[in-house]
Amino acid sequence: MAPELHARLDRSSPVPLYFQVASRLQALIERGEIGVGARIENEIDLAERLGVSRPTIRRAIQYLVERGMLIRKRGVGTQVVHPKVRRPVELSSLYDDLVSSGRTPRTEVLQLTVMPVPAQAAAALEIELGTEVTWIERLRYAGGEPLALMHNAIPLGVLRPDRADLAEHGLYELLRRAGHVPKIATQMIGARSATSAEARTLTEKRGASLLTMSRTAWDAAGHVLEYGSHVYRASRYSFELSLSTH
Amino acid sequence: MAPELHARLDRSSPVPLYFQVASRLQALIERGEIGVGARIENEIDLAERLGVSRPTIRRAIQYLVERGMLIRKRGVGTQVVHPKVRRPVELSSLYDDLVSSGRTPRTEVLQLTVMPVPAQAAAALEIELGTEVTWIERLRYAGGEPLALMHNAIPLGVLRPDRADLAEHGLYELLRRAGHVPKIATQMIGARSATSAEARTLTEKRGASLLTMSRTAWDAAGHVLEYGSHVYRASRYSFELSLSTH
DNA sequence: GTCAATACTTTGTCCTGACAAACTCACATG
DNA sequence: CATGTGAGTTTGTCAGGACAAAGTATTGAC
Repeated sequence: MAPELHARLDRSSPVPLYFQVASRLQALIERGEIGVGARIENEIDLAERLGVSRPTIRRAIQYLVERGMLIRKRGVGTQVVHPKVRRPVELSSLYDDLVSSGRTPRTEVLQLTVMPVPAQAAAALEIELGTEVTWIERLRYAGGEPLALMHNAIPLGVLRPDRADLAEHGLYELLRRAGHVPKIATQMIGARSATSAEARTLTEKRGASLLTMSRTAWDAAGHVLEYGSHVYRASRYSFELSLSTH
Repeated sequence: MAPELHARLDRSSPVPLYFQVASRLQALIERGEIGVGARIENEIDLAERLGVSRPTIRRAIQYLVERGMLIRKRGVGTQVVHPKVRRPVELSSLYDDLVSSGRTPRTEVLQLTVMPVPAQAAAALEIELGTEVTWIERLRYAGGEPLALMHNAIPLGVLRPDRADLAEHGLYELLRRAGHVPKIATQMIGARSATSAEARTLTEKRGASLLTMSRTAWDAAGHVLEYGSHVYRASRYSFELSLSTH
Protein backbone atom coordinates (compact mmCIF):
# COMPACT_ATOMS: atom_id res chain seq x y z
CA MET A 1 0.00 0.00 0.00
CA ALA A 2 0.99 3.59 -0.45
CA PRO A 3 3.77 5.06 1.65
CA GLU A 4 1.81 7.92 3.16
CA LEU A 5 -0.11 5.55 5.30
CA HIS A 6 3.08 4.49 7.00
CA ALA A 7 3.90 7.92 8.38
CA ARG A 8 3.48 8.15 12.11
CA LEU A 9 0.22 9.61 13.34
CA ASP A 10 0.40 12.70 15.50
CA ARG A 11 -0.91 11.77 18.89
CA SER A 12 -0.26 15.18 20.35
CA SER A 13 -2.43 16.87 17.75
CA PRO A 14 -5.90 18.02 18.70
CA VAL A 15 -7.10 16.39 15.47
CA PRO A 16 -8.61 13.02 16.41
CA LEU A 17 -6.69 9.96 15.27
CA TYR A 18 -9.61 8.58 13.31
CA PHE A 19 -9.78 11.81 11.36
CA GLN A 20 -6.08 11.77 10.62
CA VAL A 21 -6.44 8.25 9.26
CA ALA A 22 -9.50 9.19 7.22
CA SER A 23 -7.75 12.21 5.74
CA ARG A 24 -4.81 10.13 4.60
CA LEU A 25 -7.00 7.49 3.05
CA GLN A 26 -9.02 10.17 1.31
CA ALA A 27 -5.90 11.79 -0.12
CA LEU A 28 -4.63 8.45 -1.42
CA ILE A 29 -7.92 7.70 -3.11
CA GLU A 30 -8.30 11.17 -4.57
CA ARG A 31 -4.83 11.00 -6.05
CA GLY A 32 -5.67 7.63 -7.54
CA GLU A 33 -3.00 5.74 -5.60
CA ILE A 34 -5.73 3.38 -4.55
CA GLY A 35 -7.75 2.87 -7.70
CA VAL A 36 -11.47 2.52 -8.07
CA GLY A 37 -12.46 -1.07 -7.49
CA ALA A 38 -9.37 -1.85 -5.47
CA ARG A 39 -9.76 -3.20 -1.99
CA ILE A 40 -8.01 -1.54 0.89
CA GLU A 41 -6.20 -3.53 3.54
CA ASN A 42 -8.37 -5.22 6.11
CA GLU A 43 -9.17 -3.38 9.31
CA ILE A 44 -7.13 -5.49 11.65
CA ASP A 45 -3.91 -5.26 9.65
CA LEU A 46 -4.41 -1.56 9.06
CA ALA A 47 -4.89 -1.00 12.77
CA GLU A 48 -1.73 -2.89 13.61
CA ARG A 49 0.33 -1.17 10.95
CA LEU A 50 -0.74 2.31 12.01
CA GLY A 51 -0.52 1.52 15.67
CA VAL A 52 -4.12 2.30 16.53
CA SER A 53 -7.02 0.16 17.64
CA ARG A 54 -9.53 -1.41 15.31
CA PRO A 55 -12.42 0.86 16.45
CA THR A 56 -10.35 3.86 15.43
CA ILE A 57 -9.71 2.42 11.98
CA ARG A 58 -13.37 1.49 11.66
CA ARG A 59 -14.40 5.01 12.49
CA ALA A 60 -12.06 6.42 9.86
CA ILE A 61 -13.40 4.04 7.23
CA GLN A 62 -16.96 4.75 8.29
CA TYR A 63 -16.35 8.42 7.71
CA LEU A 64 -15.36 7.77 4.10
CA VAL A 65 -18.18 5.29 3.60
CA GLU A 66 -20.65 7.99 4.57
CA ARG A 67 -19.07 10.31 2.05
CA GLY A 68 -19.55 7.78 -0.73
CA MET A 69 -15.92 6.94 -1.42
CA LEU A 70 -15.83 3.47 0.10
CA ILE A 71 -18.15 0.51 0.40
CA ARG A 72 -17.74 -2.25 2.93
CA LYS A 73 -18.91 -5.81 2.60
CA ARG A 74 -18.86 -8.33 5.37
CA GLY A 75 -16.68 -11.29 4.54
CA VAL A 76 -15.22 -9.49 1.57
CA GLY A 77 -13.53 -6.26 2.50
CA THR A 78 -13.65 -2.55 1.89
CA GLN A 79 -13.54 -1.29 -1.65
CA VAL A 80 -13.03 2.06 -3.35
CA VAL A 81 -16.11 2.97 -5.36
CA HIS A 82 -15.44 6.58 -6.24
CA PRO A 83 -12.23 8.56 -6.42
CA LYS A 84 -13.57 11.81 -5.03
CA VAL A 85 -15.78 12.82 -2.18
CA ARG A 86 -19.34 13.01 -3.24
CA ARG A 87 -20.12 15.65 -0.79
CA PRO A 88 -23.73 15.93 0.21
CA VAL A 89 -25.52 19.22 -0.10
CA GLU A 90 -23.92 21.33 2.52
CA LEU A 91 -25.36 23.78 4.87
CA SER A 92 -23.68 26.81 3.44
CA SER A 93 -24.92 29.89 1.74
CA LEU A 94 -24.72 30.52 -1.96
CA TYR A 95 -22.01 33.06 -1.17
CA ASP A 96 -19.73 30.42 0.34
CA ASP A 97 -20.42 28.07 -2.53
CA LEU A 98 -19.43 30.67 -5.08
CA VAL A 99 -16.26 31.58 -3.23
CA SER A 100 -15.18 27.99 -2.87
CA SER A 101 -15.77 27.34 -6.56
CA GLY A 102 -13.42 30.19 -7.37
CA ARG A 103 -15.94 32.74 -8.50
CA THR A 104 -16.26 36.26 -7.24
CA PRO A 105 -19.66 36.97 -5.76
CA ARG A 106 -20.98 40.47 -5.23
CA THR A 107 -24.05 41.37 -3.26
CA GLU A 108 -26.41 44.27 -3.70
CA VAL A 109 -28.74 44.92 -0.80
CA LEU A 110 -32.06 45.99 -2.28
CA GLN A 111 -33.98 46.19 0.95
CA LEU A 112 -33.32 45.93 4.68
CA THR A 113 -36.20 46.67 6.99
CA VAL A 114 -37.90 45.56 10.15
CA MET A 115 -41.48 44.62 9.43
CA PRO A 116 -44.24 42.18 10.40
CA VAL A 117 -43.36 38.72 9.18
CA PRO A 118 -44.84 37.80 5.77
CA ALA A 119 -47.36 34.98 5.91
CA GLN A 120 -45.25 32.40 4.11
CA ALA A 121 -42.30 33.06 6.41
CA ALA A 122 -44.37 32.97 9.59
CA ALA A 123 -45.24 29.31 9.20
CA ALA A 124 -41.68 28.36 8.33
CA LEU A 125 -40.21 30.32 11.22
CA GLU A 126 -42.82 28.93 13.59
CA ILE A 127 -43.70 32.39 14.88
CA GLU A 128 -46.99 34.23 15.11
CA LEU A 129 -48.31 36.44 12.38
CA GLY A 130 -47.65 40.07 13.16
CA THR A 131 -44.33 39.44 14.90
CA GLU A 132 -41.64 41.73 13.59
CA VAL A 133 -38.62 40.33 11.79
CA THR A 134 -35.72 41.65 9.78
CA TRP A 135 -36.62 41.39 6.12
CA ILE A 136 -33.83 41.35 3.60
CA GLU A 137 -33.86 41.45 -0.16
CA ARG A 138 -30.54 40.91 -1.90
CA LEU A 139 -29.34 40.52 -5.44
CA ARG A 140 -26.36 38.22 -5.81
CA TYR A 141 -23.95 38.60 -8.72
CA ALA A 142 -21.32 36.17 -9.91
CA GLY A 143 -18.80 37.11 -12.57
CA GLY A 144 -20.50 40.42 -13.11
CA GLU A 145 -23.87 38.91 -13.93
CA PRO A 146 -26.91 38.73 -11.68
CA LEU A 147 -27.46 35.17 -10.48
CA ALA A 148 -30.04 35.11 -7.75
CA LEU A 149 -32.66 37.22 -6.05
CA MET A 150 -32.81 36.38 -2.38
CA HIS A 151 -35.36 37.12 0.32
CA ASN A 152 -34.77 36.36 3.97
CA ALA A 153 -36.68 36.74 7.20
CA ILE A 154 -34.67 36.70 10.41
CA PRO A 155 -36.06 36.86 13.94
CA LEU A 156 -34.97 40.08 15.66
CA GLY A 157 -33.38 38.20 18.53
CA VAL A 158 -31.07 36.29 16.23
CA LEU A 159 -29.32 38.93 14.17
CA ARG A 160 -29.61 42.59 13.22
CA PRO A 161 -27.32 42.87 10.21
CA ASP A 162 -26.49 46.18 8.57
CA ARG A 163 -26.16 46.89 4.88
CA ALA A 164 -22.36 46.89 4.88
CA ASP A 165 -22.19 43.45 6.48
CA LEU A 166 -24.66 42.02 4.03
CA ALA A 167 -22.86 43.51 1.06
CA GLU A 168 -19.57 41.94 2.02
CA HIS A 169 -20.43 38.60 3.54
CA GLY A 170 -22.73 35.65 3.15
CA LEU A 171 -25.69 35.51 5.51
CA TYR A 172 -24.53 32.22 6.99
CA GLU A 173 -21.15 33.67 7.77
CA LEU A 174 -22.82 36.53 9.63
CA LEU A 175 -25.00 34.09 11.53
CA ARG A 176 -22.03 31.97 12.51
CA ARG A 177 -20.09 35.01 13.66
CA ALA A 178 -22.98 36.02 15.88
CA GLY A 179 -22.75 32.61 17.53
CA HIS A 180 -25.73 31.14 15.71
CA VAL A 181 -24.39 28.12 13.90
CA PRO A 182 -26.86 26.59 11.45
CA LYS A 183 -27.07 22.88 12.12
CA ILE A 184 -30.22 21.65 10.49
CA ALA A 185 -32.22 22.89 7.55
CA THR A 186 -35.09 21.80 5.40
CA GLN A 187 -35.20 22.89 1.82
CA MET A 188 -37.65 22.81 -0.99
CA ILE A 189 -36.48 23.11 -4.55
CA GLY A 190 -38.89 23.93 -7.34
CA ALA A 191 -39.23 25.99 -10.46
CA ARG A 192 -41.50 28.62 -11.91
CA SER A 193 -41.56 31.36 -14.51
CA ALA A 194 -40.16 34.76 -13.76
CA THR A 195 -42.53 37.62 -13.11
CA SER A 196 -41.77 40.69 -15.17
CA ALA A 197 -40.17 42.40 -12.17
CA GLU A 198 -37.96 39.40 -11.47
CA ALA A 199 -37.02 39.11 -15.11
CA ARG A 200 -36.00 42.75 -15.20
CA THR A 201 -33.91 42.44 -12.04
CA LEU A 202 -32.17 39.29 -13.20
CA THR A 203 -31.76 40.46 -16.81
CA GLU A 204 -33.76 37.51 -18.06
CA LYS A 205 -36.58 37.50 -20.57
CA ARG A 206 -40.08 37.72 -19.20
CA GLY A 207 -41.37 34.25 -18.39
CA ALA A 208 -37.89 32.72 -18.20
CA SER A 209 -37.56 29.67 -16.01
CA LEU A 210 -36.27 30.23 -12.51
CA LEU A 211 -35.12 27.74 -9.90
CA THR A 212 -36.73 28.38 -6.55
CA MET A 213 -35.37 27.33 -3.22
CA SER A 214 -36.89 27.94 0.16
CA ARG A 215 -35.08 27.01 3.28
CA THR A 216 -35.56 27.12 7.02
CA ALA A 217 -32.49 26.73 9.21
CA TRP A 218 -32.18 25.86 12.88
CA ASP A 219 -29.28 26.01 15.29
CA ALA A 220 -28.08 23.29 17.63
CA ALA A 221 -30.56 24.31 20.30
CA GLY A 222 -33.46 23.98 17.89
CA HIS A 223 -34.05 27.72 17.53
CA VAL A 224 -35.06 28.97 14.12
CA LEU A 225 -32.37 31.15 12.58
CA GLU A 226 -33.73 32.19 9.23
CA TYR A 227 -36.22 31.59 6.50
CA GLY A 228 -35.11 32.19 2.96
CA SER A 229 -37.00 32.24 -0.28
CA HIS A 230 -34.73 32.57 -3.25
CA VAL A 231 -34.93 32.46 -7.02
CA TYR A 232 -31.99 31.56 -9.24
CA ARG A 233 -31.53 32.06 -12.94
CA ALA A 234 -31.97 28.53 -14.24
CA SER A 235 -29.75 29.39 -17.17
CA ARG A 236 -26.81 30.00 -14.84
CA TYR A 237 -27.32 27.82 -11.81
CA SER A 238 -28.29 24.32 -10.73
CA PHE A 239 -28.08 22.28 -7.56
CA GLU A 240 -25.74 19.36 -7.32
CA LEU A 241 -26.18 16.74 -4.68
CA SER A 242 -25.12 13.23 -3.95
CA LEU A 243 -26.88 10.58 -1.99
CA SER A 244 -25.91 7.32 -0.46
CA THR A 245 -27.86 4.70 1.41
CA HIS A 246 -26.07 3.11 4.29
CA MET B 1 -38.59 8.99 31.54
CA ALA B 2 -41.13 7.13 29.48
CA PRO B 3 -41.98 3.55 30.35
CA GLU B 4 -41.22 2.04 26.95
CA LEU B 5 -37.55 2.53 27.51
CA HIS B 6 -37.70 0.22 30.49
CA ALA B 7 -38.88 -2.81 28.54
CA ARG B 8 -36.25 -5.48 28.19
CA LEU B 9 -34.29 -5.49 24.96
CA ASP B 10 -34.44 -8.62 22.85
CA ARG B 11 -30.96 -10.03 22.73
CA SER B 12 -31.98 -13.05 20.70
CA SER B 13 -33.32 -10.85 17.92
CA PRO B 14 -31.28 -10.40 14.78
CA VAL B 15 -32.00 -6.69 15.08
CA PRO B 16 -28.91 -5.08 16.61
CA LEU B 17 -29.27 -3.72 20.12
CA TYR B 18 -28.26 -0.21 19.11
CA PHE B 19 -31.04 -0.20 16.56
CA GLN B 20 -33.61 -1.42 19.05
CA VAL B 21 -32.64 1.41 21.37
CA ALA B 22 -32.72 3.97 18.56
CA SER B 23 -36.17 2.81 17.44
CA ARG B 24 -37.58 3.20 20.92
CA LEU B 25 -36.13 6.64 21.37
CA GLN B 26 -37.44 7.67 17.99
CA ALA B 27 -40.93 6.46 18.83
CA LEU B 28 -40.92 8.36 22.12
CA ILE B 29 -39.84 11.56 20.43
CA GLU B 30 -42.27 11.22 17.56
CA ARG B 31 -45.14 10.71 19.96
CA GLY B 32 -44.05 13.78 21.87
CA GLU B 33 -43.33 11.93 25.10
CA ILE B 34 -39.95 13.58 25.06
CA GLY B 35 -40.69 17.12 23.99
CA VAL B 36 -38.67 19.38 21.76
CA GLY B 37 -35.99 21.09 23.81
CA ALA B 38 -36.01 18.43 26.51
CA ARG B 39 -32.80 16.68 27.35
CA ILE B 40 -32.64 12.93 27.37
CA GLU B 41 -30.92 10.99 30.12
CA ASN B 42 -27.16 10.93 30.00
CA GLU B 43 -25.47 8.08 28.19
CA ILE B 44 -24.03 6.34 31.20
CA ASP B 45 -27.29 6.17 33.12
CA LEU B 46 -29.20 5.15 30.01
CA ALA B 47 -26.72 2.37 29.39
CA GLU B 48 -27.02 1.09 32.92
CA ARG B 49 -30.78 1.26 32.96
CA LEU B 50 -31.15 -0.62 29.68
CA GLY B 51 -28.44 -3.09 30.52
CA VAL B 52 -26.20 -2.33 27.55
CA SER B 53 -22.80 -0.72 27.26
CA ARG B 54 -22.18 2.94 26.66
CA PRO B 55 -20.88 2.45 23.09
CA THR B 56 -24.16 0.78 22.19
CA ILE B 57 -26.15 3.70 23.59
CA ARG B 58 -23.85 6.12 21.82
CA ARG B 59 -24.42 4.39 18.54
CA ALA B 60 -28.18 4.54 18.97
CA ILE B 61 -28.05 8.24 19.77
CA GLN B 62 -25.66 8.85 16.89
CA TYR B 63 -28.18 7.30 14.55
CA LEU B 64 -30.84 9.80 15.60
CA VAL B 65 -28.37 12.70 15.54
CA GLU B 66 -27.62 11.91 11.92
CA ARG B 67 -31.32 11.98 11.18
CA GLY B 68 -31.70 15.42 12.67
CA MET B 69 -33.81 14.55 15.71
CA LEU B 70 -31.19 14.99 18.40
CA ILE B 71 -28.24 17.26 19.05
CA ARG B 72 -25.39 16.47 21.37
CA LYS B 73 -23.28 18.95 23.32
CA ARG B 74 -20.27 18.01 25.29
CA GLY B 75 -20.62 18.94 28.93
CA VAL B 76 -24.31 19.61 28.48
CA GLY B 77 -26.19 16.59 27.22
CA THR B 78 -28.33 15.38 24.37
CA GLN B 79 -31.36 17.37 23.40
CA VAL B 80 -34.39 16.84 21.21
CA VAL B 81 -34.43 19.43 18.42
CA HIS B 82 -37.11 18.08 16.15
CA PRO B 83 -40.00 15.73 16.80
CA LYS B 84 -39.87 13.86 13.52
CA VAL B 85 -37.18 12.39 11.36
CA ARG B 86 -35.99 14.88 8.84
CA ARG B 87 -35.13 12.25 6.36
CA PRO B 88 -32.55 13.18 3.79
CA VAL B 89 -33.28 12.82 0.13
CA GLU B 90 -33.53 9.13 -0.33
CA LEU B 91 -32.32 6.96 -3.08
CA SER B 92 -35.69 5.91 -4.37
CA SER B 93 -37.49 6.41 -7.59
CA LEU B 94 -40.29 8.85 -8.12
CA TYR B 95 -42.63 5.86 -8.26
CA ASP B 96 -41.77 4.79 -4.72
CA ASP B 97 -42.08 8.36 -3.50
CA LEU B 98 -45.54 8.70 -4.94
CA VAL B 99 -46.70 5.39 -3.51
CA SER B 100 -45.41 6.21 -0.05
CA SER B 101 -47.13 9.58 -0.10
CA GLY B 102 -50.42 7.84 -0.79
CA ARG B 103 -50.85 8.77 -4.41
CA THR B 104 -51.50 6.37 -7.25
CA PRO B 105 -48.83 6.53 -9.91
CA ARG B 106 -49.36 5.19 -13.41
CA THR B 107 -46.67 4.74 -16.00
CA GLU B 108 -46.92 4.91 -19.76
CA VAL B 109 -43.95 3.49 -21.63
CA LEU B 110 -43.41 5.70 -24.64
CA GLN B 111 -40.28 4.06 -25.91
CA LEU B 112 -38.16 1.02 -25.12
CA THR B 113 -35.29 0.27 -27.45
CA VAL B 114 -31.70 -0.85 -27.56
CA MET B 115 -29.57 1.81 -29.20
CA PRO B 116 -26.14 3.45 -29.09
CA VAL B 117 -25.81 5.51 -25.93
CA PRO B 118 -26.67 9.20 -26.32
CA ALA B 119 -23.72 11.53 -25.79
CA GLN B 120 -24.93 13.06 -22.53
CA ALA B 121 -25.55 9.61 -21.04
CA ALA B 122 -22.21 8.20 -22.19
CA ALA B 123 -20.21 10.54 -19.98
CA ALA B 124 -22.46 9.96 -17.00
CA LEU B 125 -22.42 6.18 -17.41
CA GLU B 126 -18.67 6.23 -17.91
CA ILE B 127 -18.93 4.10 -21.08
CA GLU B 128 -17.68 4.66 -24.60
CA LEU B 129 -19.69 6.41 -27.25
CA GLY B 130 -21.30 3.88 -29.55
CA THR B 131 -21.87 1.26 -26.84
CA GLU B 132 -25.42 -0.01 -26.92
CA VAL B 133 -27.72 0.56 -23.98
CA THR B 134 -31.38 0.14 -23.18
CA TRP B 135 -33.08 3.47 -23.73
CA ILE B 136 -36.37 4.11 -22.01
CA GLU B 137 -38.81 6.95 -22.27
CA ARG B 138 -41.66 6.98 -19.81
CA LEU B 139 -44.50 9.27 -18.87
CA ARG B 140 -45.42 9.18 -15.21
CA TYR B 141 -48.94 10.10 -14.07
CA ALA B 142 -50.15 10.86 -10.56
CA GLY B 143 -53.80 11.27 -9.76
CA GLY B 144 -54.70 11.01 -13.42
CA GLU B 145 -52.48 13.89 -14.47
CA PRO B 146 -49.13 13.69 -16.22
CA LEU B 147 -46.35 14.61 -13.82
CA ALA B 148 -42.99 13.76 -15.32
CA LEU B 149 -41.33 12.76 -18.53
CA MET B 150 -38.47 10.40 -17.83
CA HIS B 151 -35.56 9.22 -19.94
CA ASN B 152 -33.21 6.47 -18.82
CA ALA B 153 -30.17 4.74 -20.21
CA ILE B 154 -29.28 1.37 -18.71
CA PRO B 155 -26.22 -0.75 -19.59
CA LEU B 156 -27.31 -3.99 -21.26
CA GLY B 157 -25.50 -6.11 -18.67
CA VAL B 158 -27.47 -4.58 -15.82
CA LEU B 159 -31.11 -5.00 -16.77
CA ARG B 160 -33.27 -5.78 -19.80
CA PRO B 161 -36.72 -4.67 -18.67
CA ASP B 162 -39.86 -5.29 -20.73
CA ARG B 163 -42.78 -2.93 -21.21
CA ALA B 164 -45.05 -4.73 -18.77
CA ASP B 165 -42.50 -4.50 -15.95
CA LEU B 166 -41.92 -0.83 -16.58
CA ALA B 167 -45.62 -0.07 -16.67
CA GLU B 168 -46.23 -1.67 -13.30
CA HIS B 169 -43.15 -0.94 -11.25
CA GLY B 170 -40.62 1.76 -10.52
CA LEU B 171 -37.25 1.41 -12.21
CA TYR B 172 -35.44 1.19 -8.89
CA GLU B 173 -37.66 -1.64 -7.78
CA LEU B 174 -36.80 -3.55 -10.96
CA LEU B 175 -33.11 -2.89 -10.43
CA ARG B 176 -33.25 -4.11 -6.86
CA ARG B 177 -35.11 -7.25 -7.87
CA ALA B 178 -32.42 -8.01 -10.42
CA GLY B 179 -29.90 -7.87 -7.60
CA HIS B 180 -28.58 -4.44 -8.47
CA VAL B 181 -29.12 -2.35 -5.38
CA PRO B 182 -28.52 1.36 -5.92
CA LYS B 183 -26.19 2.61 -3.21
CA ILE B 184 -24.77 5.89 -4.39
CA ALA B 185 -26.07 8.52 -6.75
CA THR B 186 -25.20 12.01 -7.87
CA GLN B 187 -27.97 14.31 -8.94
CA MET B 188 -28.27 17.64 -10.57
CA ILE B 189 -31.41 19.68 -10.21
CA GLY B 190 -32.14 22.57 -12.50
CA ALA B 191 -34.93 24.22 -14.43
CA ARG B 192 -35.75 25.22 -17.97
CA SER B 193 -38.66 26.02 -20.20
CA ALA B 194 -40.63 23.26 -21.86
CA THR B 195 -40.14 22.61 -25.54
CA SER B 196 -43.38 22.47 -27.44
CA ALA B 197 -43.21 18.67 -27.61
CA GLU B 198 -42.68 18.43 -23.86
CA ALA B 199 -45.45 20.90 -23.19
CA ARG B 200 -47.84 18.86 -25.31
CA THR B 201 -46.92 15.61 -23.59
CA LEU B 202 -47.21 17.06 -20.10
CA THR B 203 -50.34 19.11 -20.88
CA GLU B 204 -48.55 22.32 -20.01
CA LYS B 205 -48.45 25.57 -21.93
CA ARG B 206 -45.60 26.06 -24.29
CA GLY B 207 -42.65 27.61 -22.45
CA ALA B 208 -43.90 26.51 -19.04
CA SER B 209 -41.22 26.02 -16.39
CA LEU B 210 -40.02 22.49 -15.83
CA LEU B 211 -37.85 21.08 -13.08
CA THR B 212 -35.03 18.99 -14.46
CA MET B 213 -33.21 16.27 -12.63
CA SER B 214 -30.42 14.12 -13.95
CA ARG B 215 -29.03 11.29 -11.93
CA THR B 216 -26.40 8.62 -12.16
CA ALA B 217 -26.66 5.67 -9.80
CA TRP B 218 -24.05 3.10 -8.76
CA ASP B 219 -24.30 -0.17 -6.89
CA ALA B 220 -22.21 -1.30 -3.95
CA ALA B 221 -19.49 -2.62 -6.23
CA GLY B 222 -19.15 0.72 -7.98
CA HIS B 223 -20.82 -0.40 -11.21
CA VAL B 224 -23.00 2.15 -12.93
CA LEU B 225 -26.63 1.09 -12.91
CA GLU B 226 -28.47 3.81 -14.73
CA TYR B 227 -28.45 7.34 -16.00
CA GLY B 228 -31.69 9.24 -15.91
CA SER B 229 -32.66 12.59 -17.31
CA HIS B 230 -36.09 13.66 -16.23
CA VAL B 231 -38.34 16.68 -16.43
CA TYR B 232 -41.10 17.39 -13.94
CA ARG B 233 -44.01 19.79 -14.17
CA ALA B 234 -42.90 22.55 -11.83
CA SER B 235 -46.55 23.37 -11.19
CA ARG B 236 -47.09 19.94 -9.65
CA TYR B 237 -43.81 18.84 -8.18
CA SER B 238 -40.88 20.00 -6.10
CA PHE B 239 -38.01 18.38 -4.26
CA GLU B 240 -37.88 18.37 -0.51
CA LEU B 241 -34.70 17.73 1.33
CA SER B 242 -33.20 18.20 4.71
CA LEU B 243 -29.63 18.75 5.68
CA SER B 244 -27.66 18.55 8.83
CA THR B 245 -24.07 19.18 9.66
CA HIS B 246 -22.60 16.85 12.19
C1' DG C 1 -17.40 -32.94 -13.16
C1' DT C 2 -20.98 -31.32 -9.81
C1' DC C 3 -22.43 -30.12 -5.65
C1' DA C 4 -22.45 -29.80 -0.75
C1' DA C 5 -19.91 -29.40 3.45
C1' DT C 6 -16.03 -27.13 5.71
C1' DA C 7 -12.37 -23.87 6.77
C1' DC C 8 -11.00 -19.27 6.37
C1' DT C 9 -11.29 -14.28 5.88
C1' DT C 10 -13.41 -10.01 6.78
C1' DT C 11 -16.68 -6.88 8.54
C1' DG C 12 -20.57 -6.28 12.22
C1' DT C 13 -21.83 -6.04 16.94
C1' DC C 14 -20.95 -5.60 21.75
C1' DC C 15 -18.35 -5.33 26.08
C1' DT C 16 -15.33 -3.01 29.81
C1' DG C 17 -12.33 0.45 30.97
C1' DA C 18 -9.91 4.87 30.79
C1' DC C 19 -8.87 9.60 30.08
C1' DA C 20 -9.69 14.24 27.60
C1' DA C 21 -12.39 18.22 26.45
C1' DA C 22 -16.25 21.23 26.86
C1' DC C 23 -19.72 23.08 29.46
C1' DT C 24 -22.34 24.55 33.89
C1' DC C 25 -22.55 26.36 38.22
C1' DA C 26 -21.32 27.46 42.85
C1' DC C 27 -18.07 29.89 45.41
C1' DA C 28 -14.21 32.67 46.73
C1' DT C 29 -11.71 36.84 45.70
C1' DG C 30 -10.81 41.43 44.45
C1' DC D 1 -20.84 43.66 42.21
C1' DA D 2 -17.92 41.61 38.77
C1' DT D 3 -14.74 38.00 37.86
C1' DG D 4 -12.34 33.98 37.58
C1' DT D 5 -11.25 29.64 39.85
C1' DG D 6 -12.38 25.01 40.50
C1' DA D 7 -15.44 21.03 41.10
C1' DG D 8 -18.79 18.33 38.87
C1' DT D 9 -21.26 16.66 34.75
C1' DT D 10 -21.54 14.99 30.18
C1' DT D 11 -20.04 13.88 25.70
C1' DG D 12 -15.68 12.78 22.75
C1' DT D 13 -11.90 9.77 21.82
C1' DC D 14 -9.31 5.56 22.20
C1' DA D 15 -7.79 0.78 23.62
C1' DG D 16 -8.20 -4.18 23.49
C1' DG D 17 -10.84 -8.18 23.42
C1' DA D 18 -14.60 -11.43 22.13
C1' DC D 19 -17.91 -13.58 19.33
C1' DA D 20 -21.41 -13.46 15.28
C1' DA D 21 -22.58 -13.23 10.47
C1' DA D 22 -21.62 -13.11 5.69
C1' DG D 23 -18.99 -14.06 1.89
C1' DT D 24 -15.04 -16.78 -0.47
C1' DA D 25 -12.23 -20.61 -1.37
C1' DT D 26 -11.07 -25.25 -0.64
C1' DT D 27 -11.99 -29.88 -0.07
C1' DG D 28 -14.39 -34.16 -0.31
C1' DA D 29 -18.16 -37.22 -1.69
C1' DC D 30 -20.81 -38.90 -5.28
